[in-house]
Amino acid sequence: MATTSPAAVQALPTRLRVALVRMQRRLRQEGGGDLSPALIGALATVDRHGPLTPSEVAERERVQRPTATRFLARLLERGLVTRTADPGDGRSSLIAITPDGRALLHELRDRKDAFLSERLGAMSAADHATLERAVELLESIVADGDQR
Amino acid sequence: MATTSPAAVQALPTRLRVALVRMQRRLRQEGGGDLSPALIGALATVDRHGPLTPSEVAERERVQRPTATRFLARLLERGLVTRTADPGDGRSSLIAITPDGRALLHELRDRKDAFLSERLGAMSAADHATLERAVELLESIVADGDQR
DNA sequence: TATTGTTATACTCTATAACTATA
DNA sequence: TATAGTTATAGAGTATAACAATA
Repeated sequence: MATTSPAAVQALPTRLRVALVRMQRRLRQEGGGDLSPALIGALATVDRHGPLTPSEVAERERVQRPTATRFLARLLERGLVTRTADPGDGRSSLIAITPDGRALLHELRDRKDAFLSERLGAMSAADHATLERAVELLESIVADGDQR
Repeated sequence: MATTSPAAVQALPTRLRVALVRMQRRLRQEGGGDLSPALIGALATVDRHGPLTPSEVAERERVQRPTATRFLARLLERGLVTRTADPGDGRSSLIAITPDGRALLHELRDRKDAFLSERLGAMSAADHATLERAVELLESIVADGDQR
């Protein structure tokens, strides 16, 4: 692995930021199936962390509650999640993924994410490892500084 | 560097996408100074590639022309760029960065990008190198499949 | 007629503030 | 009164379609 010069480190924040913005745009243009990235994220969270209240979805996705409300409304519309009364708290409800939701997620993971999968498929194993690690680093950056 | 299993590679597109969405949110929340990431990108492009027509800004930033129009209007408002008539084409104009614009960009690069710089600063040189390389990979993904 | 740029319109993502129902 | 959730409102980012000016 190449040594990183001080100048490069200094430029990294800006470069990372710009790369992220461009990548997002690109992903939006290519589409990732029928679901927007934000909705995919919310759906994946519901899938991974079992039935969740809307507030818990908001916390995990690190968005405000009204934003979660909106995401959930759309996932519900499409039959990708269900909402049932929370037996312990009449104000709340529990959101769970449906078979359709799970199927869509797996579809995305397996083949539907055509654009990204293709590009990634054309890369070396070393590049995959780099991106894996980069994803971990990004996640740690996001998670850090948010004491919960 | 750890070996990447086939399953991990398969999950990579989704994980990357989700990580990107979360990172973007985080960056937006932290703010990157007074300028949004999209405007920083446009300003950096004008800085790097000299006087550009609005169409050229759109191409380089990979956004549609109306979007570029909007970005430029805001950069102009803030005095970060100037617009002068294009001597060769009466329909067009040339956008150039101002000293204020350049100063703001340097500020961002040097110290203002507090959140990212801090997190990055806490990482090892190896992690920096990983992110450097990841940025390159992302840029290549974005640039790829766009024959210009 | 083709191209550059702008305006009109619309949709997504996201936030804050205000409101409703329940605790 | 405090909390969970929703609704109302607003602003950024972005796109497509329609339009004006110039080539």
